[in-house]
Amino acid sequence: MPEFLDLHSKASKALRAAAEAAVRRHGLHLGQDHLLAVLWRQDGSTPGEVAAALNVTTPNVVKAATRMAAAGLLTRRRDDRDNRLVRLWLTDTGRALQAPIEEERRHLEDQITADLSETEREHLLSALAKIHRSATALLNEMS
Amino acid sequence: MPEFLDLHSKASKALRAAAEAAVRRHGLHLGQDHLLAVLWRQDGSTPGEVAAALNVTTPNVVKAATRMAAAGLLTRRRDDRDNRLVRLWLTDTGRALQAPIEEERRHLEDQITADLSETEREHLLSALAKIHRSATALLNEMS
DNA sequence: GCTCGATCATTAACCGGTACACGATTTTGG
DNA sequence: CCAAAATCGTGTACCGGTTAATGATCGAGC
Repeated sequence: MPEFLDLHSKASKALRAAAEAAVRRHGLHLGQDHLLAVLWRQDGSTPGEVAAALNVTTPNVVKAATRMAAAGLLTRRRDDRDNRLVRLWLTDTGRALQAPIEEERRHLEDQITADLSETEREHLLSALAKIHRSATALLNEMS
Repeated sequence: MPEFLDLHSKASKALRAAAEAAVRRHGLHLGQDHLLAVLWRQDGSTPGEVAAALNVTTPNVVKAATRMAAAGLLTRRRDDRDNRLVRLWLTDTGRALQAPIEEERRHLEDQITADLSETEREHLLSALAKIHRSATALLNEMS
């Protein structure tokens, strides 16, 4: 039971639960806010583009988009020029969530990092970045 | 898109993928190694005990146990004295995985934290612990 | 102009996680 | 002793994630 992996797993779980609760207050499920964030930045993105932006697989985006379309957050429309493509367009409901969700996310980050000094926070970010690089490199050299 | 949440999310995903690949080399799925770890420490634990030890819900353990029983890693047996209880017992196969899996996990932690100095590592652990506490406190005061 | 390969979304099947409802058993209180 | 409450495992249904297979469409080359 290595120290870091164990602690990271626990922290991750708690963080995930907190994020879930925060976003659910606005009728969303975890991860849907990320998908919306892509559309807020570029409305009319395709599932493939969204998947690439979020580092998830395309089927995952398709499934989420289906649920979110049913929830009235976005609509699907095929591209006129290239009929293979599907474009996801925000509804007014989906667009209206941007401000509250972004505020909620900022608030969550503030609460989560409240116990950290500024230098602690910087060190944490830099260490996390190194972890991220190592893990990504590990994945690449395996595949 | 707050800095820490975003970075943590990315690092988490990469770490998860790396752990998945590491454990899959031994025929396991992600999370099953944690369940096994509980049984390595205390064979014959009940699903509820395992769930409490792993901070997951009981149905989750039940489902995982069903798959792992099918995979020949453990067996189910009802408790003789209290017939409500079910106890999970390791098979030889499940027991034999302890050394290789623990080694794999140590190796993964070493690779992941290779770029960190000793003080960086300590600071990371302490910061992660604070994050964990904050997130847990946040969850409690919400529920 | 037509075929063959590349590209894209979708579906199905699986795993880990959750909440909720259900049923069986044990324990407690009267 | 017996009814009511607490405990425990399980089933169902959902969400996020994956891989692999399918099907439609577009583009390049002959």
